[in-house]
Amino acid sequence: MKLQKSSLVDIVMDRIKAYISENKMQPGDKFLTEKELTEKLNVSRTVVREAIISLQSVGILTIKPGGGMYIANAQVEGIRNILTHHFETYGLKVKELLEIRKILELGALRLIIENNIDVDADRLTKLNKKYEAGIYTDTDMKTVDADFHRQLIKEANNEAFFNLSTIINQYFSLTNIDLTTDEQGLLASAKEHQNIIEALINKDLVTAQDTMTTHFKPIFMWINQEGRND
Amino acid sequence: MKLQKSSLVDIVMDRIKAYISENKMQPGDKFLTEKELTEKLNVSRTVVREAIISLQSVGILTIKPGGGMYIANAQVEGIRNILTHHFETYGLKVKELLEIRKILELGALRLIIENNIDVDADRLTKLNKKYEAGIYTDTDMKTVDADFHRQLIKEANNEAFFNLSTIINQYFSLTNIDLTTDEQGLLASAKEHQNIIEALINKDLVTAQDTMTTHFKPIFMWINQEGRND
DNA sequence: GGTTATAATATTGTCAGACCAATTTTATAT
DNA sequence: ATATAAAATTGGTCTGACAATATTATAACC
Repeated sequence: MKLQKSSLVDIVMDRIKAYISENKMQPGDKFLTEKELTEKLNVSRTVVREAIISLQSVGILTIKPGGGMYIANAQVEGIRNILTHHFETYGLKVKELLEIRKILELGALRLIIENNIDVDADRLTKLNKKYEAGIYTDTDMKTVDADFHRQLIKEANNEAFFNLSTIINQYFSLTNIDLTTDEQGLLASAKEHQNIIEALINKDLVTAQDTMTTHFKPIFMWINQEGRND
Repeated sequence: MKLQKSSLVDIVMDRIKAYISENKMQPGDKFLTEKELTEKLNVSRTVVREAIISLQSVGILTIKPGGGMYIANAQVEGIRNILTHHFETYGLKVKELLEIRKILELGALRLIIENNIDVDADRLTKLNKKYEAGIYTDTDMKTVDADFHRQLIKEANNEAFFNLSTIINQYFSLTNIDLTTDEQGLLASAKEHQNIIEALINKDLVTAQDTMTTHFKPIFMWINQEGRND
């Protein structure tokens, strides 16, 4: 365990974070000004600025030029930026990510059923109808499909889980997976969507997960077939 | 969608990230110096410094005072810091996190079996033996248990998944869940560990997942019983 | 020649002051 | 009371300086 002497900037960052915690500041709240921070912390404006800009880049503060600083409300954004860079630099194994997505979606189904949650079947069905209709019109199928799955995960009623899935999906959207399936494949997907809804209504975990597994199968085949590893 | 005018610092951050990507720099590689960056990008040292310190805080660069800058190797650290702050400020629903952990571990089991992976049973058994031995000695059971589960997830052979789980577990370790179970409960856990190993060897997904579900049951009960929601 | 101690250099850390740009607040006029 | 203009506040960028630390070059020694 290496504990190198912390720089002033690090100390100031910690103190600012502590201040936010201690005062229970909420997203959107107005924060102190640079001047107030320099006086309160007894450091130069340079140090304060390097600290607050770092805090902005990790999604803790929002800086409005001329208008002060505020507690940021999008905690997800900072993480997304990190993942995005990591993806662009080191590449990303699409298969690994796809496996994670599958795990999360299967997990959502399990949560819903094990916690005996009554899903909003109407809403899910409506989203799937949109998906169906999109097959015959000029629609971005990727988006309507994502909407359905997003709602599915939301039904699990676990905010942290939902946020995690959101990040993964955004990360996933960076990869250029081309899912231009034929009409038949898309219709099959729509049917699978509907079957999943019904399985959830019937609290039938096995059927729900099996159907979801089937739903994922084509894209896994696509990946394996062309030997895409990154 | 608000796209505010990017500050110079943001631009410089992007250009630095792009430089890292384009040159395919790897963790540990020596990066440019502040001086080189100011000359190459034609901005003041102030801007460069605010940019690189931000990049350090998100875990992309490592700055060694007096010794230059390097490509960071701990991609997880930046995310962990964000989550830690989020936890300290907004609290965290233990139950939600626990559900995520369960989902991930069940997912690991599925990955191992569906991908027909032969787990390193010896290694897992050895870790579990350590767990067993720890019951009767002065050992931090939390750590030895974590070691076992960590290895389990590693066996799934999905690096992105492993990293994700690591983050969740570190986040999880922030909560003070006290699992001081009695000797009988710990012995049962050890037995469950062993049963999971055997189920993996036999490629029996249902048994593996059922056992894991049982393994999680006590802690879920502990949470529900005392009505802990945060 | 190789090793070690020392000095010189390079690099990051912090500070101070200045000026610009954007925003907010205050004063003024209608 | 409202609209406009002026002033003050606040963040954005630049320059120059010096300190602290790490690296490199040099000198001395065996």
